[in-house]
Amino acid sequence: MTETETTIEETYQLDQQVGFLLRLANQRHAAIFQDHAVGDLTRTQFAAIARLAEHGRCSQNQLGRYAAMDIATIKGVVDRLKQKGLVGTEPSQDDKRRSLISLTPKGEALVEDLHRAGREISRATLAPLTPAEQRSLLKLLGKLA
Amino acid sequence: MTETETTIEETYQLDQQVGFLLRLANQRHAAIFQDHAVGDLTRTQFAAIARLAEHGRCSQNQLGRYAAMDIATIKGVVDRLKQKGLVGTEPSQDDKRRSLISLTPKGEALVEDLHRAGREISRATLAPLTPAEQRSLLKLLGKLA
DNA sequence: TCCATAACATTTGCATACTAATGAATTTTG
DNA sequence: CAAAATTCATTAGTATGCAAATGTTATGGA
Repeated sequence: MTETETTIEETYQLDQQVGFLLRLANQRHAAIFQDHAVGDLTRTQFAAIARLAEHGRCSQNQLGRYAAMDIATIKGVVDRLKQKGLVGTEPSQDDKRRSLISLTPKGEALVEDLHRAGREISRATLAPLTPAEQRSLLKLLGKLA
Repeated sequence: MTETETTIEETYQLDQQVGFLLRLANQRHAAIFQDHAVGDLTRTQFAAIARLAEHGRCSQNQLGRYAAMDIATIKGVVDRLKQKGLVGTEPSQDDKRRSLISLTPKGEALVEDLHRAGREISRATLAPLTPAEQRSLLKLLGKLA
């Protein structure tokens, strides 16, 4: 290895760090999401609704886990979805600590649109890659988790 | 394609969406960053300092661009770094609109540690992947941006 | 049966992250 | 040369994102 190669290898480059690249990818995804937003839902609200559609009624704590959100975060997301009339909450019958969350009819009505938009958002996000690269990226990201 | 395959293909799965996977990867990176934090810097503060070390003194607007941050966001990050005594600001001589940001000696003193930690954080983040997969992931993420 | 531990949700506090509006300063255009 | 357009930074507002503390409830062990 020549001195030049050593120097290049040792120079810290933020642009090449996985964290920085993840951030850029995330920002681009956010922008694309904005272009295809259904209603005026945010990315996290979208994820919460998608999980409720998939799992049905569940506790707030469970929903947070399904949607990869901290318990304080999911509290806020559920509050805002309640304000939008898209989810409802009720106390659990067999565990007074629990709050059960479910989609309202209004929320249910959005699900198909959200799925359609979700597919389009993913398609647009991955557009710079070939199909093989797209599969590879999803696989590698999945392996990181 | 059989009906089963069609059904699986058409069922919307949040787990397989690139946005969701990016979120998970980001969260994991955040947790690893926390384990290796230098001082009590956050990921965005780290990025800002790394960019200042790389580019030298620049305007706040420019620093935001270098670090992939919104102008309102970089304002807050610079404020907090000033509070920590790691950066200083001065008005530009030739453009009164501009504020020039640079590292203080205290900030400079951190840079080597930050680079070392940065490498370790990236290494740990990519650890689940083989070296070839790591290169592939970085390349694909770079292609998405 | 009672106490310690754990679970669930809420609250507080701090740090982003971004849009939009605003004012000051600079640049461009007629 | 003056007005229009653009740039830079600040501010306000909203939405996360997470750690830590807190109170209530449930569970497990002695």
